[in-house]
Amino acid sequence: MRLSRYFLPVTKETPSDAQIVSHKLMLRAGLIRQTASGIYAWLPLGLRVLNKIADIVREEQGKAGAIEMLMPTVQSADLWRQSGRYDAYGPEMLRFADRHEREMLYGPTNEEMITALFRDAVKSYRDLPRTLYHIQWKFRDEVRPRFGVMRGREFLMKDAYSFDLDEQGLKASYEAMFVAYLRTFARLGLQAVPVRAPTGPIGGNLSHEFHILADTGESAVFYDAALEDVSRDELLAADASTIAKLTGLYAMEEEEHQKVENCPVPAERLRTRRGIEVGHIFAFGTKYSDSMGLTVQTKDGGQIHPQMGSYGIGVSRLMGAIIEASHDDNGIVWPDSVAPFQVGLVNMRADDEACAAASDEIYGKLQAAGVEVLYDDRDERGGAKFATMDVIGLPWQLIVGPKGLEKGVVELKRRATGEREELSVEAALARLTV
RNA sequence: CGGGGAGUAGCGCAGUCUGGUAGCGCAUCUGCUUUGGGAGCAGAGGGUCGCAGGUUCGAAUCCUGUCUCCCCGACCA
Repeated sequence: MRLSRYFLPVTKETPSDAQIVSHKLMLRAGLIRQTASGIYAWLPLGLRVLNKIADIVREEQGKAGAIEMLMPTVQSADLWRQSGRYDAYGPEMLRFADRHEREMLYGPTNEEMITALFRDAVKSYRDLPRTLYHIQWKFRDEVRPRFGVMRGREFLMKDAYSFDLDEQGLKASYEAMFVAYLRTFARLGLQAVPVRAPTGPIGGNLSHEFHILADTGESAVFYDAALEDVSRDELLAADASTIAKLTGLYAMEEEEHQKVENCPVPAERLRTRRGIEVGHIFAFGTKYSDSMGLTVQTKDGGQIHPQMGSYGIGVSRLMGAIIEASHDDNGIVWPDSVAPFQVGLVNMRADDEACAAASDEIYGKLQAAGVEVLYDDRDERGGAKFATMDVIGLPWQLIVGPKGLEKGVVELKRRATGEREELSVEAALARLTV
C-alpha cells in the first residue's frame, strides 16, 4: 500500500479525551476515531489489526474443534423472555422498538439465541457434542465507557457455546477452550494469567478469567509468582497438562482474594498486579438448556438437557491490551503476529529520481513476494516519515535514501529494539521475505 | 446513578470574570529555500463560538433551558 493513497490520519498531538497510553496511541496512530461515547470507527490501519487478531482467534477456535457461524446483532425481546433474562439484565441492555412496536434489543451476548437455534435443529444425542462460535459486534450500554476500546459500549467479541451430553463432556469442552485461549494469547504476544472466577449471575459452577497484566488494568489480581515463569513456548504448545499446572497455581481477583482466609501462596511468592480481562470461560451446565427447553433424546430413549458452556474473548479490547503491553515513548510496537503491515518502506527523498526509482522497485519486489508493506512515498521530510513509522509501530522499517544508495545499501530497522543494519537491497529483501 | 470538569478552525488551547470587528500554536494550501529523526521564511484559506430561547443598541462573554463529551466514585458473565 502506498501511503500517498492510503487513509492514515496520524496526529502529532494527543486528543484530550484519551487518558491511557493505548487509547492515546490508537488515536495518534490513526487506528480508530470515536463517534460517540464508547463507540468507535475502525480506520483502515486499525481494521487490519482487528482482522489479524480475529484471524488468530479463529484459527485457534478451529483447532479446538469449534465451528464458526454468525448470529445477528439485533435480537427480539421474546427470545430473552424465554430465559427470563430480559427483565433481569438491566439498563446495560440497549432496547428499542421496530416500526411495528415489537421490542428489540442489540445483543450484549448470545446464549439465548444459540440455545434456541440449537434446540430447533438438534434432537438426538448423536449430534452432540458440538461447540459453535461467532465473532460479532456486541453492545452493552456501560454506565461509564472509558479507556478507549478497552471499555467501549460497542465491541467485537468472540463467543463460543458448547453443548455436551454430560458433565464429563462439558469438562472436556471447557478444557479444549482453555487450551485454545492459552495458545491464542501466546500467539498474540501476550502473557495471560488464568484466574479462577466467581460465576456470577450467569450461573453455573466453573469459570476462569484470562487477565493480561498491565498497570492500566481495571482489576487487581493476586497470584503466585510461579505463573510469571511459564514460558511462551509452553503456552503455544499448551495441552491438558498445562491446564493442570496453571490452575494449580493460585490466582484470584482482589475481591475474591480478600475472602480467602489462608492464602496458600507464601508471602514471598505472592504477587499483585492490575489485570485486563481479555477472556472469560464458563461451564454453566443446564441453565439455558433448561430454561429455553433444549432437550435431546438419549441412547436409551430418555430426554436430557445438554450441559452447556460459553467462552468469550474481547477481540477489540485485545487491541488495547496488546498496545498496553507493547509500546515505547515513540509509539506502538506491534508483535509480528498482529502488525497491520510487516514492513514500512521509507523513501527518504521522494523528489530524488534515483531514490524514488529504487524505492519503487523494492516495493514491487516485496509485494510480489507477498510481504505486507506500507510504502511511504509521500513528499515529506525524513524526520516526519520516521516519526510516522515509529508511532504506527510496524515491525520492520526499510529505509531507502540517496546516501545509502551511493554505497549500494539500504537500512533495515527493527522497531522493537531500534537496531539498524545496513544491507544490500538483495540482502534486505532476502531478510524480509523469509 | 452521585460528585466534578469541558464544548471557540481538522487537533491542542486562549479569550468569558469586567458584553463592543473572534485569536494563538500545530495541521492545511501557494511560493522560495531546505532535505537521514516531526525544517525555515513569506503569504493564504478555514468559524452558525454545541443547540434553543431570553436580556441588551450590541452576546463567545450575562440569564434560562437543553444536548454532547471527559474525569473520580459506584457499577461492570
